[in-house]
Amino acid sequence: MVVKIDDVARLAGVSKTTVSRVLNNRGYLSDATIKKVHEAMESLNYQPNAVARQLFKKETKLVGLIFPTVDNPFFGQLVAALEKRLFDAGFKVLIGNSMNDPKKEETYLKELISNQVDGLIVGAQNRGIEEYHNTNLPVVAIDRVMNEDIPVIASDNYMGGKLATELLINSGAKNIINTDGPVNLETPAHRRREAYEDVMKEHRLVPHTHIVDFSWDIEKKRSAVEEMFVEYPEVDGVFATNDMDAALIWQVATSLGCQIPKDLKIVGYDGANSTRILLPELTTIEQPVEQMAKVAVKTLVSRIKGDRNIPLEQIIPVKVWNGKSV
Amino acid sequence: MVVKIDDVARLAGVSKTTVSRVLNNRGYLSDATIKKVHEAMESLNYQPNAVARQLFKKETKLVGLIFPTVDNPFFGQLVAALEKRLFDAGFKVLIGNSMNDPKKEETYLKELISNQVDGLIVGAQNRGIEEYHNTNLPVVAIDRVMNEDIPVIASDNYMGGKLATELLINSGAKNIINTDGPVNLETPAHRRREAYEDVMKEHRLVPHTHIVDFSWDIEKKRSAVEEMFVEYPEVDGVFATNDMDAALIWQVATSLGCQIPKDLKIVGYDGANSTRILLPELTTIEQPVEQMAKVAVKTLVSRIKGDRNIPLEQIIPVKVWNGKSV
DNA sequence: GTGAAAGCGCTAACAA
DNA sequence: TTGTTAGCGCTTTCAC
Repeated sequence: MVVKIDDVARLAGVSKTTVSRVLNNRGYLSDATIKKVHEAMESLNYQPNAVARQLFKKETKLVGLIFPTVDNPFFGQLVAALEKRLFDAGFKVLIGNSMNDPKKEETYLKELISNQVDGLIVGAQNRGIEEYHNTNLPVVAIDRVMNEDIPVIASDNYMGGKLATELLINSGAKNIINTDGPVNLETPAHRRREAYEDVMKEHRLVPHTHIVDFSWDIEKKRSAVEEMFVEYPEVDGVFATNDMDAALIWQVATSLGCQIPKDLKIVGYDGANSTRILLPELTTIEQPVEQMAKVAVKTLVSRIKGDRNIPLEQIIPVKVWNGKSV
Repeated sequence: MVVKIDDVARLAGVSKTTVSRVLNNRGYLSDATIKKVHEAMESLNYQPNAVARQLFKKETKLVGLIFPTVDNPFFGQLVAALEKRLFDAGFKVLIGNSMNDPKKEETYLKELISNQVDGLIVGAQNRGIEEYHNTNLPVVAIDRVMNEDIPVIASDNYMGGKLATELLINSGAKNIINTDGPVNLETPAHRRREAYEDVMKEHRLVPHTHIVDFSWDIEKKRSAVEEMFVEYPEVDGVFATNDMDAALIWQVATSLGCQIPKDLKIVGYDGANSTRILLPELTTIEQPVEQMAKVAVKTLVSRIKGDRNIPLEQIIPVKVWNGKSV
């Protein structure tokens, strides 16, 4: 049998109210009582039932995280960073990998709400899910536009796109392709592409975007990349919207006899921890993951505390990771 | 105000028992009632409170995952795979990144128990935490020995170590170093080293293990690797106990003017999805992550259902990923 | 300083 | 086929 507050009370010879008081240390308690109760808890190895407490308090100290998948260097690092900050702030993490499946995202959303999470941090791909609106649950979005009153934390995507494109142009590339997901997703990440197009035009170069969807499996992505080289044989520079795509492009290019960076220059985006260890040669735009996590958690916690005076958009500067691919 | 079962009952003109019945569809219900209740739920946008249900049922449909960190290709993929299988089995995931901190692991363990998780899947580094023993909570360990009655799922570490070492020897390496974490951790992963030592001795070669602790930060690891090359200047082969270490060794070797695989042959371990995309040239032993996740979840679910007839050790075969580093 | 009692939102005997 | 009632383990008001 699991030991509960009554058992402790009985053993300590007090009422359960008193045990609850020492548990939460509030109200007047004599030192003797406190000691007795602590001893009883020790000897019974008592662990309070958080669920019962949650039901009463209407507060779970649980935060839901909805992201595409932690099987990705960027999201893995981001989720780890969020988890760390949330832990320090006293929250546990319920995770939902949406796998870019709107159905799964919606299910998760409903279940997390049903589980009474105190807040949500969302970086999944799919907008337009009704539940995000029909709730006054505190929500923070990372690099996603959810709706008008949900605060967004993002890296400086425009600056990142600009830096990447300039890096390519300055190293002599002229026929530069950008890879990106489909535009129908309204994400701040598309500002990378906007910047790319602006910079290209500034330099009187023609921008081309080739679609590589984040949710495709590896083989589908690989053929999209192969297609890209067929469609644009004159390509001498690529700005990939994430490092996994960049790595794939690198591989395909190499298999086609291209030398990097002599024949083809590549700049990626994300610069996650494990990417920088596994493929440090890739020049990339490093997202400030730790900083984003810090700001996201801070923002969410303020919202949970009832602060209504929260900036709707917080943009965090990026920096360049100098590899050897430009 | 949040809508609860009473509100639905009132609107539908029935008792809350009836609403509860249609919610869980059990017992006899007339079609008319079912319809009325569903309509009331719809129009009020009712979401049942899972916490209240959990308190009553003493079942949360929550599983805790305790792993070092999802900011790592292997653990990221493993956690994603576990989450997927658990979701399909009707469980949500509470995550705890122990960061190899025994204190944090213990705190998580206590809080997950307090949150009444139905089960635990553990792949953290630290054994000897008392709570794992003082509980009859269903627990499954991945690649870790917890205690005598906790089932362990592991890849075939011995075979992996054997394959790796043979790969190096067959490609002509003679002075082969193995990197591993400290031995004081009693993990099945050390069988990789045992196999390495056995195979080396079989070939009348001298085994040497160089310690690279998983929990060190990247700079500390890097200097450990640099030290390795100083200590063993004649090294011509390395069997690294994980791919991140292998990548680091590759980098340091290259910076020292070594050519891979001509001057130095490297075999890693793990072969996670993102590693194979970012660094496909690395020859490595691929852990059957999906399979391990599948078996782990299946085992946990049987335990949760009360099955006591569970194999204590389940070993899953590995395979070689042929890169270009041997 | 401490305890009795009510109630958080739900489910399940038991009755009807 | 449906409703009444008790209770899951905890916290908190109110009384003493």
